[in-house]
Amino acid sequence: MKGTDFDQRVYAMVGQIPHGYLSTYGQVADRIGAYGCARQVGWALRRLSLPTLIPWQRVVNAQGRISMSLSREGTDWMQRDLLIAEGIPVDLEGRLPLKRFLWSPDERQISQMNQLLRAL
DNA sequence: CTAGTGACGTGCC
DNA sequence: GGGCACGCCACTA
Repeated sequence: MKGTDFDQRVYAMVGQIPHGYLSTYGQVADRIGAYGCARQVGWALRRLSLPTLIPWQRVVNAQGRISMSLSREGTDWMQRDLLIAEGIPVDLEGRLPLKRFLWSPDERQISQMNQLLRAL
């Protein structure tokens, strides 16, 4: 799988996450057939040019936290604001109730997902 | 080319 | 709960 292809798969996947729901880097990796490549999902999201229609803010780490980093140059705090605006409480450490908002796609969403991936 | 770093996850202590 | 090692691999120096 080449790099741009990987990015497009990530974006297709993330684009499926409904408003007010969350997913994790690892889940996104799994669902595009790249088990173990959570870190690369982070890089793909970093390559997005903001603003974008892709709901990148809905992807957090498996520990239920926003990945805070100076290297993100403020996009981490932007992520916090966007999630709060979607009704998800986030504390000042970036912690959030992941289990309550974790998204699991239904049958329809899975088939649409497969269709999007096939179209690449 | 090599080494270090990092929007990560799992396993183990 | 915290910390560390390792696997993953793009990117940078």
